[in-house]
Amino acid sequence: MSTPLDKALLKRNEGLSVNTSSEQFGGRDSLTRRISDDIRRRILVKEWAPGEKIHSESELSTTYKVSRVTVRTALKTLEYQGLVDIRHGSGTYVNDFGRAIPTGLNELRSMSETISELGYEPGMEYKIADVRPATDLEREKLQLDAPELVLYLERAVLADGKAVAFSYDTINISSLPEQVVEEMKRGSVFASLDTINSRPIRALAEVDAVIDKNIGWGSQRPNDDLFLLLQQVHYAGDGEPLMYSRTYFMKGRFQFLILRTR
Amino acid sequence: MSTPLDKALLKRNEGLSVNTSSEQFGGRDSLTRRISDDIRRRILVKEWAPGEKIHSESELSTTYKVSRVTVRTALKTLEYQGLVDIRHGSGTYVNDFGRAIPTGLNELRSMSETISELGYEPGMEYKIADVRPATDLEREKLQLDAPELVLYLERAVLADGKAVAFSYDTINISSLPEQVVEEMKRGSVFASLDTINSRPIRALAEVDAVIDKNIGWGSQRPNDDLFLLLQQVHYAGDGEPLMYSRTYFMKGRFQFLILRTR
DNA sequence: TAGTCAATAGTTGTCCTACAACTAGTGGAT
DNA sequence: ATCCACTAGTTGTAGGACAACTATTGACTA
Repeated sequence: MSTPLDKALLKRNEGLSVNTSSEQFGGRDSLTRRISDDIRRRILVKEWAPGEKIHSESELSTTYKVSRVTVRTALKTLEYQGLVDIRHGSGTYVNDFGRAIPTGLNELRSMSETISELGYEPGMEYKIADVRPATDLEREKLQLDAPELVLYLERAVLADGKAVAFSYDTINISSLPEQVVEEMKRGSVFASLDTINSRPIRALAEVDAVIDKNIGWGSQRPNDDLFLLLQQVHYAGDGEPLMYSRTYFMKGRFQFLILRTR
Repeated sequence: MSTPLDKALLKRNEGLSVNTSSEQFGGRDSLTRRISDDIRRRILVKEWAPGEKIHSESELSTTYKVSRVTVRTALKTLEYQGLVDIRHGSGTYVNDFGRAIPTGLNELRSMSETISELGYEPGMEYKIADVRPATDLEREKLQLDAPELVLYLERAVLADGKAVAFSYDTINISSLPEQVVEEMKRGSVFASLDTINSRPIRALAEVDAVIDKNIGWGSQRPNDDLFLLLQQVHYAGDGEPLMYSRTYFMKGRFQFLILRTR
């Protein structure tokens, strides 16, 4: 399965966590991607303090045993994500984002991943997990012709046991093995999709403010019926719609921080 | 003022709009930045149709008379912004974003710029434009010690004459010439800041849903008091806070589309 | 002493060339 | 009609070189 270069690189870089992370994801990620992910990880575990200058591109390129081009591209990615600031002639500095990490809506991450990066313990509370025929709206969003079956989930998203959002998800199961569907009724949707190598690689999302008294449940539900709605459709690598998802965030429980740059 | 290389590049690339745009902004932008801006422009004016493959990196590098590295970096930027999809071994394709351009909250653009890119005629309707002492909140956000004077603006943001948002802005004028302040009371804040070379280069923004019956005015104001709030502080290159800004978007008038990728 | 300025080492930006890895199509063999 | 090797074209990575910029040092000057 592996190509010659892959093997060579794995050999050259053995012992570095870049590969571990790649293998962990069953990874066919590019080298740049792996380096970028690893430096991101090192920043988030505070290997460098905010405001501090990280290693130079040359230094990183020798320690990672990759070319400077690769390191530069990786750093550019992190700069775009708002994690670092690259200054011509000076160096690359870790940005100072108080306690909160810029959520980076542009990067496709699962809620659990994001919550975990923010330093909380992620969790999910299932209310509904049913296989049922798709509604008209769902058929349109998921580009289904016939009235096919979909997996419908209603869940509360937890951070350290506290509900921060309510999530309504519809998953296109037309090309999924039954066992995977059963898995999704309990565990992480993204993880399940990953096992059969059809992890979503992009999503078209829309942000909106809504008042809706039919959303949410339980005692933690806001009584002004006010939510920040993130509505999105996830797509697989071949462009196939995988999931139509509406996440209703409760005010004050989750901070949508965005670092905007020129 | 210009360095030798700048002159050489200007000479080599003369006739290309990359320089025009740079000069227009009094530009000290990097070469990559100029190329990226120009390709972005060409995509937005539909030089290539959505889904279509644009010129190869080699081809672009020869027409722009820059190295392939520079073109690659520029294209990477556009990929982050969600405008193109770069496929290994195949080419770079223009993404298909219906009528709406992914607003790209990560890129720092003025409202007028964004509206203009979306194909509407931008406008501003002034309600208040006053110089007055800063409030406690404003002093905190703008990191002002003494009770200094600030420029306070209340405006309606227009697209094709229709109000899409209400904007409440506080500008730090402690280091601005009086004439520039006068300009801002009527024209674009960003353009005025640009004339004295202190254009903001980054902003820390927070998105939230709010109900507030004190926001907005006029007949177009929503009667459910519901807004999507974009609250942000703009910073200059030296880290100095320039402006504290709250923009209240009206539901349905402005689409916050985000293309999320892995 | 305080301030200015030239020199310098270190870092990012751009260039060039070369090759690896991948994609999509072509055309022949079965 | 199907499969498969081949090929041309494209993006990904490598390595070395120099330009441009930054921050610091230290000599010089007022």
